[in-house]
Amino acid sequence: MLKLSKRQQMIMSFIENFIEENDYPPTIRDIQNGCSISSTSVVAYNLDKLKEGGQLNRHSEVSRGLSLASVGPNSNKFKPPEIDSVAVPLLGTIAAGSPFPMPENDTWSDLSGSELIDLPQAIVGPGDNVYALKVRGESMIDALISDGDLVIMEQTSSVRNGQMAAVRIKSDNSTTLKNFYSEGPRTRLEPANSQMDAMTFPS
Amino acid sequence: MLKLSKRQQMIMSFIENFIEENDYPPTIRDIQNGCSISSTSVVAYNLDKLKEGGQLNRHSEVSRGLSLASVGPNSNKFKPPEIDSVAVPLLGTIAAGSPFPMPENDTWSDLSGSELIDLPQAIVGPGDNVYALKVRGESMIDALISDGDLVIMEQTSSVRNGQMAAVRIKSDNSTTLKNFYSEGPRTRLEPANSQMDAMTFPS
DNA sequence: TTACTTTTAGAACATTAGTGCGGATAGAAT
DNA sequence: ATTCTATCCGCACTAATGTTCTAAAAGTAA
Repeated sequence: MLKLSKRQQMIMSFIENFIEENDYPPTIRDIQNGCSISSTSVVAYNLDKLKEGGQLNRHSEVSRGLSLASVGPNSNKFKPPEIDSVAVPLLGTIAAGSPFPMPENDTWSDLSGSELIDLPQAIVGPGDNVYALKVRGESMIDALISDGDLVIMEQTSSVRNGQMAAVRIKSDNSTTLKNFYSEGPRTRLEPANSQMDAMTFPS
Repeated sequence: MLKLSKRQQMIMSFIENFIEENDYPPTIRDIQNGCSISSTSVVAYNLDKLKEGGQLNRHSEVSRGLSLASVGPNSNKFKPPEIDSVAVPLLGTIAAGSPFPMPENDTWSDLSGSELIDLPQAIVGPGDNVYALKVRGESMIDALISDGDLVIMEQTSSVRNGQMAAVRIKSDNSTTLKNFYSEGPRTRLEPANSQMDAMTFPS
């Protein structure tokens, strides 16, 4: 089963090419001519061998009843790539523009009862506390985040300087997506939009 | 050609299913039985019609010489998606970390003699003066730009506030990728990396 | 070599499977 | 109704195509 004779290899690749060109399998005589074999019986003989070896499917008494056994790692059949998808909760919208009151809970810790969206593992990353928000507003347009975009966020306990973060301003109960800078005594929120000003708050 | 009779539709879907199951096309008599048609000649008749209409490829005198005409918008055959690719010059590397002397020309206006890379139109966008740079350093790690990444840049005459830009500092002949803020009399370059400080310059 | 298995040849044979033709039906247009 | 065109039926015909049998050639192992 493991070793194919020269002739059997030739037959296999001939069948493959034939199907590629015609969209239907060859007859025994097609193979005979294509591989310069002197007798149809020789073709039939090798076809049976290939069938025993599992390389080929064959249906008796059926003209052109051949098909490549497209199984195993040698398959050249198209397979859609497998994507590891991860379900991520879509917790609502976030205002990236002017502060916008969020009709959400006090925090986003309640991850239940929300819509789930499937995202590729490669996008979500290894994080655990990951969730998605739909952006409203153009505040971050210069960071290539536009109205309607979906941002994938990871809940962390600390925000590093310059990192983009969802920041909640308690005074007016709004949440925005800004670049976060802690400058000694103050905290600055910098929108990536030339038409908007930064905001500073006392720490 | 536009309208298929009920029978022709049935024949089409039968052929499709048959090939799906057997990996080879049906005979006229297979179709006859599968579609409860009383005569082979009726099948042949409709097959010819379908061929004229372009739905089907048929090879005379060839048993099972059928194949679905996988052309046009109705094709269910896999086609690799066509991507409009645009050639973009890769002009070298850019230091996104500590200022790093660039062995480049005084400006990047010389777009000739550089390596070209193909990028999807969707990524490059409609811009004209577009080029690519390979990032060195981790300065923008918090903006998801890491060492070795390729940044696609568009040459513009103006930089908006908060926008990411390649900034050239003449005093030490280095170029870096930073967030650009013009604050009245000063210009501040903000790295998106919590371990680095901002730089300010007089305008 | 001898004996045994695998592969090849050639050719007749048996089905499978496409084609063609006279005629029946069914609508549609006149 | 009449005529015309598009379909459908059955059946016979024949080319296309798989199968089988006998025998020879080519390897293989003792």
